This record gives sequence, C-alpha cells and structure tokens, in this order.
Amino acid sequence: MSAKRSEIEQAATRAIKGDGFKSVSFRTLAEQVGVKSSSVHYHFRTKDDLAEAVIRSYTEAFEAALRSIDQDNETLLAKLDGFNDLFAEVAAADDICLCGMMAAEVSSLGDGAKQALRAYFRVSEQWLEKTLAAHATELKSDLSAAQLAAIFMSGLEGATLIDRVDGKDARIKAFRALSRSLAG
Amino acid sequence: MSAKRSEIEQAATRAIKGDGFKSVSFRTLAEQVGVKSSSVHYHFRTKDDLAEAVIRSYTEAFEAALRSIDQDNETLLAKLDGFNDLFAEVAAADDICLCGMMAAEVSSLGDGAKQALRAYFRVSEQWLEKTLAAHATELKSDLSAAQLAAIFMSGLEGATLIDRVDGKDARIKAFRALSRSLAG
DNA sequence: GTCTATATACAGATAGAC
DNA sequence: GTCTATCTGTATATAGAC
Repeated sequence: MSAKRSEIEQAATRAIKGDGFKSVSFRTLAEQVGVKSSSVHYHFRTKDDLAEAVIRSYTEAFEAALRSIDQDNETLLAKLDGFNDLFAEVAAADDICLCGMMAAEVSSLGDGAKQALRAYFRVSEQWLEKTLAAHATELKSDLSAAQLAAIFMSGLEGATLIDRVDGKDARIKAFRALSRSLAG
Repeated sequence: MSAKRSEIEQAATRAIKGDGFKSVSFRTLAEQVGVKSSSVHYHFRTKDDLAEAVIRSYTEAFEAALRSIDQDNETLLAKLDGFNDLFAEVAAADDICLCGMMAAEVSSLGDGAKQALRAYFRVSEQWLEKTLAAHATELKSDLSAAQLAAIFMSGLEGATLIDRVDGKDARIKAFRALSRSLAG
C-alpha cells in the first residue's frame, strides 16, 4: 500500500470517529493530506471503497490490540479491563468507535462496507466469548459466555456514544464495575 | 402546534431513526408532507430548530411510555422488560433509537439540540435508577442502581445499533437475559 | 500519481409575491 | 402558510493533460 493511500486512510479514520462517515468529503481529506480531491479518487475510486478499506484496517488494528491483551494478561478481569481500555481511549479523545459510528450510518453504506462492518462485530464478540468461556470458573454469572459477550460489546459501544453527549465517563466506568462484579 | 408542523416532525422522526439526521433534507421532508421546502423553513427556521423540536417530542413520548410501564407493571422484572420492549420495537422496524442516532451525530448539532439530547438520556437513566432503587430487595447485584441504570441504557442503545448491522436480535435478547439474571 | 477543469446533483437558507 | 425563484456552498465523480 502506498504511503499516500495510508495517509488518506488515517485522515478518514480520525474524521469518521469524530464526525461520522457522511461528514467526510474527498475535498477535506485531500486538503488534510496535501493533494487534490481527484487524487484521493485515484486511491479510492468511490466513497464506499474508502469506507470498506477504513473498516478493514480498523478491524485489523483492533485484532492486534486483542492479541496484545491476551499476551499481557492472565486473569479474566485483567483481560476485560484491557478490552474496556480500548473503548476508554476512544472516549478520552471525544470520539466513538469507528465501527460504532459506521453502524449508525449503515443504511448509507454499500455492500462491501457492510460486510466489513459485520466482520468487525463478529471478531470482537467472538474474542469476548472465547475469553469468557476460557475463564468460566472465574465467572460469577448464570448467563452464557455468548450472552455476556453481547452485553459487553453492545454496552461499551453504547457507553462511548452516550458518555460523549454529556462529556462524562460514568457509563464506561459502569462497565468496569460490571467486570468486577462478574469476574472480580 | 399546527397540523403541518406536526406532520413534518413525524416525517423527520421516521427518517432520522433509519438514516440519521444528516441524511434528512428539507426538500425530502417537504415532498413527504406535500409542500415545498420553503414551507418547511416556515415551520422550522433552521435545521437545528428541527433537530431540537424532534428530540423534545421524542423525549416526551418516551416519558409517556415510561409512565405507562409504571402503571401497568408491579415487579422490577416486568418493568425492565417493558423498558427493553421500547428498544425492541425500534429494532423490529430496522431503526435505532432517535436519540441514539442523534448521539452519534452530536458533533453536527447546535447547542439547543445538544441540550435536548442530554435531557433525553438524563430522563431515561433517572427512570431506570429510580426504578432499580425502589426494588432494591429484588435485585441480585452488588452494583449501585446508578451503575445498573447506566449499563441498561448504554447496553440497549448499543444493542439496537449492532443488531441492525447483522439483522439479528441476539443483543437485545441478551439484555432481557441480564434482567432475568439480576431481577428474576 | 497528481493536476485542472468540469459535469451533475443536492444541500440550507432567504426574498418577495400571493 | 405556501408558493416561485434564487443565492451560495458543497458533494461525488470523471476526463484528460502532464
């Protein structure tokens, strides 16, 4: 991948996390990376091509972060805290998860981007489910690993969404408390 | 409030829940209610005026639904199920909560709309917190009512968001299961 | 790979007639 | 209250020169 293409992806990612995909324009991206909009079209033929590429790169980075969490932590609680941290970092920048934002805008995405978005949520929830199932003995809940995975994933996406509205972090913190309650 | 103004609000509400506020245009709304776009501007001077009005009306309807839940149900579990149902209905229409959508788009809203949005989340979470606190004895959790309120509110917003991406209802259902686990 | 130039469409908003 | 007409800005996308 060319350096410029990567630069455009990065600029798009930052903009989407803050303002959403619909607010991103080829012209603005072009200015941010120092070219004209037609050059952005050279790297990404359509806006949906850009959407798909950005979602796939974000998912890859997210998967790499999950592997780091696996390597650096032993207990279930530490791993859940690591997962929570990924969303807390996004929230600290006054952003929301790129794929949470794209999920809100899914009706204006093309098929390729939609498929990539589904893959992000599948990967993330499966990591949670696998992690919860592997530490079943540390878990104080009668819910299944799959149910808890859905609860944490939905919850953290929603928490960043709502915390940003009032500029607090009460909801992200509530999910840290839930981790302690279930795996403490 | 004039009938036409109310018609426009309804059309806007429907469009926002599916495609987001940024996709709503005065022209499209005008066609849907059978007038020209300048007439829509007569009822709502700016797009932000429209946003604020729609959020306030949505919040009022939501509060009315919460009062119905209070009247129709006795147990904590039944009330939590009633709250869950509000989001399940939205999800069944392939929509997301209007205020969840607006939350994703908050960076492009004006001050009036932002304030109305904060009020929606405050009202909703306070109903949950009050309800949970009033039934503390039925509650099997070491978390506070405020923490659980944040978890349900964030969780259900996120659940509708993600369930729509893959067209399933696994996440909404997981929160029903959580209600049973905590208040069954 | 990047540029200029342009096609085409649509956005929010307003003036002024009726 | 609604209309026609218009201003101004912006969007995605492409053709063709360099």
